Amino acid sequence: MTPLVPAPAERPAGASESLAKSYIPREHEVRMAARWSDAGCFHAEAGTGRPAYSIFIPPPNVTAALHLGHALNNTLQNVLARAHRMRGFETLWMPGTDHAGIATQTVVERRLLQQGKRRSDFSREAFVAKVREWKDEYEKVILSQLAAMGSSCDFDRTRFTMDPVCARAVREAFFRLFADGLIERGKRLVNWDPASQTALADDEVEMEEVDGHFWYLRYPLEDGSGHVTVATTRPETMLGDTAVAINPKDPRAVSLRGKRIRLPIVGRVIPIVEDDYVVMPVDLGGDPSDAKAQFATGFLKVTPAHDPNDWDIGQRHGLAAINVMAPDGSISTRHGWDDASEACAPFVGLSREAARASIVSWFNDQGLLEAVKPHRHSVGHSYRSHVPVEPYLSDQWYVRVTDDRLRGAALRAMATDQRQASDDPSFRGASAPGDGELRFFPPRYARTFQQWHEGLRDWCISRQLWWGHRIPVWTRRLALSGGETWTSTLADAGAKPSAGASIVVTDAAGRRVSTGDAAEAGEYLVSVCLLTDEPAAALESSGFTQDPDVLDTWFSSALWPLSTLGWPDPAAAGMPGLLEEFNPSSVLSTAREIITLWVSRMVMFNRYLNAGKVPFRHVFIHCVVQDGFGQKMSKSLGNGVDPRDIIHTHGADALRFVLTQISTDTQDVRLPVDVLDPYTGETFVPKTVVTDSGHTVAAPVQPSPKDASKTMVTAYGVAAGLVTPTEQVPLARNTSSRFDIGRNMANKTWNAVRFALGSVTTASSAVPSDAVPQRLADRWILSQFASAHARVERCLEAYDFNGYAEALYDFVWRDFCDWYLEAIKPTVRADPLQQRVLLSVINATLRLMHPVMPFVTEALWEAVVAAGPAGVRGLSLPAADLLATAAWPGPVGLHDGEACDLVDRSKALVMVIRNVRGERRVEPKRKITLACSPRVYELVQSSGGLVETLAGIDTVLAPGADRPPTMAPLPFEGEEQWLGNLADAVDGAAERKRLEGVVSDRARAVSGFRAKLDNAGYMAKAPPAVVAQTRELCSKAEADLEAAHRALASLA
RNA sequence: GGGCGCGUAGCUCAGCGGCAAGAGCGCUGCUUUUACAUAGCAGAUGUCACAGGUUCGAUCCCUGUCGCGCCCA
Repeated sequence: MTPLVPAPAERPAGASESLAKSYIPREHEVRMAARWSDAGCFHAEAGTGRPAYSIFIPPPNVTAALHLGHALNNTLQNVLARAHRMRGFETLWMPGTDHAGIATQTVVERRLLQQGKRRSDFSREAFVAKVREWKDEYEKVILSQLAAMGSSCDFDRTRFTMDPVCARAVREAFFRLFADGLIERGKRLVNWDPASQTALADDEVEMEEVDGHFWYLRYPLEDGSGHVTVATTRPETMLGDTAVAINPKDPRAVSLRGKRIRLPIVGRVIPIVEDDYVVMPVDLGGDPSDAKAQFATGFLKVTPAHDPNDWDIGQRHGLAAINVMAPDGSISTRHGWDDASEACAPFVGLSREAARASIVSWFNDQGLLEAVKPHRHSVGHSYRSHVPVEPYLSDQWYVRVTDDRLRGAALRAMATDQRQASDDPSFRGASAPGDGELRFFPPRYARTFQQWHEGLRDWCISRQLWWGHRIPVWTRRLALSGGETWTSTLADAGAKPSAGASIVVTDAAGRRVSTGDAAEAGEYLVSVCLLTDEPAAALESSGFTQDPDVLDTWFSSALWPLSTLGWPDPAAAGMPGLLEEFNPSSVLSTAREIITLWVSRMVMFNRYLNAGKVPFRHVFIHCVVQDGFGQKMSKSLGNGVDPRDIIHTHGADALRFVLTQISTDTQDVRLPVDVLDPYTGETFVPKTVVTDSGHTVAAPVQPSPKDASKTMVTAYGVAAGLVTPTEQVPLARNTSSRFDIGRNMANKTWNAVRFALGSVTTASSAVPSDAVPQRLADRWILSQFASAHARVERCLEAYDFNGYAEALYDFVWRDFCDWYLEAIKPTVRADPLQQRVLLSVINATLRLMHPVMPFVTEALWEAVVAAGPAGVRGLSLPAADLLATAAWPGPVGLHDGEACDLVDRSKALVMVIRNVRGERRVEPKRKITLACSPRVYELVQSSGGLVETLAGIDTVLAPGADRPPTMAPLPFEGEEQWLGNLADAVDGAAERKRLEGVVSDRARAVSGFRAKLDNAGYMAKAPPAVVAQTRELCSKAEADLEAAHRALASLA
């Protein structure tokens, strides 16, 4: 159970005496954030002379507030940014937001719909203003969330993908790509979202398995000599059929050659064409392992305007493409279908779903429906509106990313050792600047990147939306009778070429026309791409109109590492030198699916537009946070955890520590989602139900665990529209008890420092900074700190965030709190040198922790600095007002093998003594007596009181001293030690039982080692060091065993 | 269909050719001892999915099987 954080008492933390008994995040977080902000310590500049480190935030969509996935990614970026800032890098973490074209327009349209309004009720400008209001609202929310998480972004440089600086970059990039022939317009099949009524890029289409059918339709031959049967999953498209195809290898092909089909309903007479693409049925020689061959008839209806494969067939055979649908997906004769017969009338105007049913029923009524077979297949759906995508013929703009200047450059950017063997021609040829500089972490994702590019297709960038960067191209149609010179024709039409105007002329078929020649008779389209808007008015008065479409959101995102630095003219944008300093950036941290959507495009654009440079040297792909059942967190399942709630209940550092800790590179992570009882503030595991879609979700209504008469509703219930929260039945927020460990970690740190500062006196200030600690515990903790530091360094290099968090936990909690602090309690108050060590380790540890837990460490820093100077020989700790900009510790020569050996042995001794105390139920306060063998006596002596303090011993008897007969024998390191005063009376039976346990345990170990050492193969082939180690372990175990036997015998 | 990953304690996850397999949470005892009960000490719990193979030695490498997930088509 997680209790709510109690209401805060107003008491600022300052000097050590005033540190509160526990860490209450909300008392410090806002104040610390303000200190960072006031100090401007996250602001980066060019030309400081420090090495540059930069990260571009993947700009969150302004569609909604940040979720846990954002919190994860931002935490990891923040860890990197803060660590590098402390390590002396000029660190730029560039923040900003993305306008998210379709997504944002959709949410705003949905909101308007609730008020009974539509987009078309507004002018374009008025609607865009509405969207901008939404954007302003959520941009504010997002930036405040980033700040609340302690994000060390350079907020002065915050960008938005549609602000003037970014818009300038978009304009410039479009213009250059257009002028270089890498952007072109074309009539092609696009993925059409009939709900949003816009084109989608390939990667905006999600494949979903759906239960459909194969309908077998009979098409009569024109000459009445029979029919062919086609199989289709989309019968409604038959209205646009312009051929039937058969495989030339099909035995029936010969007799059908030259025959034609009279298309039912429409009456259109269409050819039978022969094409290899057609799958033959199994009984006619089709491949039995091909699922399609099981369903195939060998005849394929060809609908070039409504199917990408049919489009290709149409291109090969010169077939017409007849579009029979309106943009909303309904059957229509107004978008390219001009031979509709009267019989078509009943179908015109129907939705594609209704048309499908009507057409099937028409074929059935006419006796032309041969069969219907159920068929499960995958169908593309819009990632935004979730309706099935319609392949649709329309004019769209494309980036020719398949060009070697883009695709090839992206492939060549890959680090050579991360490339898979490939015969792709892109990898041939000489190396250029920037080649081989892109590296993926974990490396397996390089494969994803490579495969994506090897199968790349041109990128459709136009979207039929109002929210976005409008395409800067003005067009005008021209009808020429032939013989005109293009130069004067274009000049007369108002299109004069200039540095800021790039002109392209295309013919009726969309082919680019050379304007060097004289014009031939025909219809032409003149497209003028403008670098700035100034010439637009003149163009428009000459009859040109601007393309109404906007650019795909990813077009501006692809420029993010350039636009945010002021490209193409950083000085004019008020950012002189920034581009040279911070591009390429150090690392991009992002999610898997972004490799294809965004990483690829940034690499292509950055390399093409910025002298071959990669946008980032490293790509780090983080894991995915799922719910406790391995399901994606989503609004509709109500299984998401809001980072704001966790900050409220656990604190930002707790959120950050746990997100860092769960970031492993092997697998995605499950975060069991709990529910916060609004009545008691306690966390409980909700009762679950399984939805129709097979998801496990929290039941819509939950009883309060403490009082079943009170109930609450869950986020799932609300999202599914099953319940509505009321005052009597409130909404229960989601949380996760996984975050408790982070909160505990912050509190543990707080209290460790509180104790330490209470032990430090002014005398420690007089200790010189190159003092050499003498006490074993001090030497040991400094050595352990050096190890922890090295481990953290390694983890940062490898993007091993889990390892970083574990290193902190192990050192702070286990080494420092459990052993060191306990060990020094009897001595520290009287020993200024030990105080100095304590203060130095605290100081250095806060520095090491800060990137992960910035708030609690910064809050403690004030008190630690106030306690006096820190540093001993090997650990230089320059003073700093703010921990956020304090120097990263660099321990030198602190490793102390002898101290570690002694402490390890001492700890082992303490643990076996504690074990006896536990088994014999010795009162915790009771002090016991230890009598040792000479070797162990020496150990205890050199441990400087560590053993006595931690094992609760008040008397250590020297070897040979008189030993009371009531002492209990204890085998350790192969020798008997003796413990006395365990109890007021001796319990022989208990001792015997305990020792018998030791005997059987040691005997098992010995037999294990013996088996190895008796194995000839092992002795012959195992490395000598391993064998030697086994020998040593074996002899120790044997000595322990004998000691245990002797101890048993001595009991009798 | 192509690719990638995962299956280790009740739960969430580390580990990785060589000690008798680890952590946190949870669980069981004991303890409110002047840093911390958001704690301390002690304790219990595992055919490392399954089957073969390589090896002196496999949780780890290879092959296959069975489950689960993701990305791309």
